[in-house]
Amino acid sequence: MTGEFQHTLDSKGRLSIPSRLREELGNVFFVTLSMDKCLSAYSAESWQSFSDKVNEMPYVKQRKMRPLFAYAAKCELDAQGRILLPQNLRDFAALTKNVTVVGCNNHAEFWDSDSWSNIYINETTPENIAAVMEELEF
Amino acid sequence: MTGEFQHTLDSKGRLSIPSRLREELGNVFFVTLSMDKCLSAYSAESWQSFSDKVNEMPYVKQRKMRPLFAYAAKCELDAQGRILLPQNLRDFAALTKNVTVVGCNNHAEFWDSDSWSNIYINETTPENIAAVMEELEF
DNA sequence: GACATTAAGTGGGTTGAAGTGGGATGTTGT
DNA sequence: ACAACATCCCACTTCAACCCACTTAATGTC
Repeated sequence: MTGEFQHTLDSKGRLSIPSRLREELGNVFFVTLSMDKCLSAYSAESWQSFSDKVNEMPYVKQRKMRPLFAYAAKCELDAQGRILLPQNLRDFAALTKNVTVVGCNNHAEFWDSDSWSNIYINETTPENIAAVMEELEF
Repeated sequence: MTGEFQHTLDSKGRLSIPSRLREELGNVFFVTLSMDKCLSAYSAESWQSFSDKVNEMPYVKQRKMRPLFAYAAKCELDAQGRILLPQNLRDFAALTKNVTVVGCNNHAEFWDSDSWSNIYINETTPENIAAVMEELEF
């Protein structure tokens, strides 16, 4: 998944998914919190493999995964290509109106547009890009 | 199972099950105590496989499982999608009025809302999330 | 390039399901 | 027989799912 899209959260908490990402995310996918102040969306398929992996862990480790599942929402696109984001997820990522949807290879991220601008500016430096390229031998 | 739901226990000790979890739990499922101060609900299917596993254990180990079975209640949804929680289970988890139902991958948990808030705040730190993500290579 | 056509994104009204409360009836146990 | 409790039934409220409409962007055609 690639690209950066500027969308808006409506008064009912709905977010339309960029058409470019719909094919890869599928009609039903999972949204949960991220280690950054944003949300991550995973296709049903990759969520399943994640969930399988957790099931094979010892119980004590599984407990640590709880927040991830507690926050996770199974989202289904409506006829207009939108999902309803639960309140707790919106709160976590401080999403109010302007949302930036970002394609991140194997998942998508939902950012408050202002938060995203800051991250993005800091990360998009020539030095940073160079470091990434180097690491990938790209 | 995923998601966090805010429900209320009524004066008769009934708890309505979030519709999102009903499909996965089924019409009849099992509720018992957890290692935390909460209750765990398992689908009939996964309860069966658990029970089978216990049956294959040596008797000395089986004895340790006794409380789990003693407390366990077979619950059936009424026409409104609720179950009746036995008094001893309510007492164990200190459920009075506000209950938070949490989807935990292979089971659901019933928490007193206040207790949950505490757990939840402590577990949902960026470091914790990062550690979890790392472990899962997600 | 100008225009027509389609798709994408946004907003809002309507309806039915989900969640909640409580009365009436039935069952159990002492 | 009676109390305590479970089950069934009905009523109410709220919100998510569904539907329709409009605007803007993308695409195609002449």
